Amino acid sequence: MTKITLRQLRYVEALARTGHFGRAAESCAISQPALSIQIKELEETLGAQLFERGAREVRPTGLGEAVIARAREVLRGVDEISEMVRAARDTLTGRLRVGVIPTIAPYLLPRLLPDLSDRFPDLDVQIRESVTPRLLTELGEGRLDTAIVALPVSDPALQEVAIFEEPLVLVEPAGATGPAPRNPQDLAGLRLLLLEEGHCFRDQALSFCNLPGQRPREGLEGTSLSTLVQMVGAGIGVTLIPGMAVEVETRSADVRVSSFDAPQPTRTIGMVWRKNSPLTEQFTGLSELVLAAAQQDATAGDPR
Amino acid sequence: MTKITLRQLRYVEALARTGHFGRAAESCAISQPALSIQIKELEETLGAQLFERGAREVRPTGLGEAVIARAREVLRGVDEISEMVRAARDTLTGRLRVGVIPTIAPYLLPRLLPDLSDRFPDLDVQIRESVTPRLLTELGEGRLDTAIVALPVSDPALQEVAIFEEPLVLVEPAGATGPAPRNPQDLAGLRLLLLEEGHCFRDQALSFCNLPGQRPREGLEGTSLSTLVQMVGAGIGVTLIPGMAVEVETRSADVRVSSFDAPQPTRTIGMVWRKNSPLTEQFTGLSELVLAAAQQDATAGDPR
DNA sequence: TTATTATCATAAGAAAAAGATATGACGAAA
DNA sequence: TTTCGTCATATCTTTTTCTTATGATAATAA
Repeated sequence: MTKITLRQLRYVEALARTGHFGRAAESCAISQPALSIQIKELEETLGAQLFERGAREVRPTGLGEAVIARAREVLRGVDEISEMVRAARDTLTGRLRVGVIPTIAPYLLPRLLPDLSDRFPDLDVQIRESVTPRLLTELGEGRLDTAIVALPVSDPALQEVAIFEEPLVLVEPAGATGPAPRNPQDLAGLRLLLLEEGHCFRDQALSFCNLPGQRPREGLEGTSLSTLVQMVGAGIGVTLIPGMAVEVETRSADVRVSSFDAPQPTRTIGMVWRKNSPLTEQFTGLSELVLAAAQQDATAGDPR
Repeated sequence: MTKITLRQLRYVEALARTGHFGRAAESCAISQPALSIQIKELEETLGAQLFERGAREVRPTGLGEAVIARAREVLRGVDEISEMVRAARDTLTGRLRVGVIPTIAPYLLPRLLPDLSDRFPDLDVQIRESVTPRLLTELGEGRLDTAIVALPVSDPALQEVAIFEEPLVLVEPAGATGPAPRNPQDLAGLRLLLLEEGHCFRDQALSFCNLPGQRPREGLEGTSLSTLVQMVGAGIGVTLIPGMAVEVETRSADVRVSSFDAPQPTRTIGMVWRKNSPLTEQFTGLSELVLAAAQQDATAGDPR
């Protein structure tokens, strides 16, 4: 038993519409015999006659009417596939699963998400907030489409683009005496508060402090930047936070914020996605949106 | 721009289901390159990538997911066409438009219709009651599927089957004096009531009476057999009615019914449909149902 | 690292499907 | 009856689809 083809359904539709083999063929831009044969073949595969051929006119049978109605639905469905794709081709549509690390998410997303739904109204953005290794795993497994993280990630299967350089700034208790520290060496002897293990920002902060070789005193750990800043406000120690976090986190805390002398410590914020993702172009566009969102915050940093 | 084919959608579905070109091809009983090419061609005609090819796995893109969902709907629709046809092939389904002449309809249909909906539960029977010429016109125009009429109709485009022979019986006022008429000659001098022009039964009655050459007295005309019998009951004259009508029409009228000597006058009841109708087989079966319904009435007549 | 394996893409020729032109059959209209 | 309109059939050509063989690439194993 041969299979029904869309071509046959298109011809059936034309024949139903025109009621005339010749004109139906013309409307399909083929010869009349070609159409006759396709109709006949469909009737044979179905095992039932769809049209009653009179000398004067061609009429669908009762069953034919039902088939034609169905065929029209099917053809419309196929057209909709084309339309759907055309509509979605250059714009992001459907579901976009974005991973963001915790030291970026609370500061970037409030600015990014409105822009995003403004630019792509039909986009259903799903945010996954987690530490870099987990995000990369999920990205690799296809459970995320892209992620906003600190670079580099150095995964050969992933494409990464840098978006901007974000400075690390120092947070001290408001009542700190003396001049603000201007470089890593000045941190010696201060109690440095860090995020707990797993956060890349912890490593970045540590690596800045470790630069001159002197290890900071064993610090307390916090689960979020917010917690760290609150701890600083309570006079427990000092901490480093990324520029973007300053505005939000120091608003309600009694702390002093200061930046370092050049070479300023920074981290590189960027986006990653699977190299074989077909959305490369859209992701690149998306990264510009991220930059724009970041730059709404003057303290965020400089584009790369 | 080439056109989307069902084949492509079937392959897309298989690829989505298996997540593997090789296994998808196997499930479609083709080679892997054949499937690869069809997928590629669909992606090209759509102008968008539907699957992300990893070395390890094949994943639908976001857009691909949407297309696959649609494709499944389309394929299901096509399957439903097959199922629909298969279900309808040997049984009558959908709408059946039946024409019946007025001198049959009121007596046959009350018996036929229950049998019919019993036998074909999904059949939507539409009855058109009219005189033979109009029924034949509508049949020719495709506005009726079949008609139950008195034969012959002698239309070369129509197929006719005789179902049964129905006797014509005489209806006299109940108080009629003397013996009942036994043959056409006995009708001479009686006032014969006839249906109005257009009814074939009028012509049949007339032709019976005319046989011996003597013309019946100019009779009054009635619009229905029911009217005629009532008129007879009122003593206005006599009339002929078909056997099937006896039970219904003489129940509430004060009349005497008698049949004629052999050769009894009869009319042939049969079915007609367009010769090129694909439902010939079903109509033949239907004619048996008509016969069965007619025979429930003992006075109806004999099968042909 | 290097070899191996798994997997998808590409190429070239073979098979199948679809199309065109020419022609036949048949009923309707003249 | 002849002619015309219409759909079916036949034959050949073109296009599409398929298969087999082979190449490229990345993950896995040695």
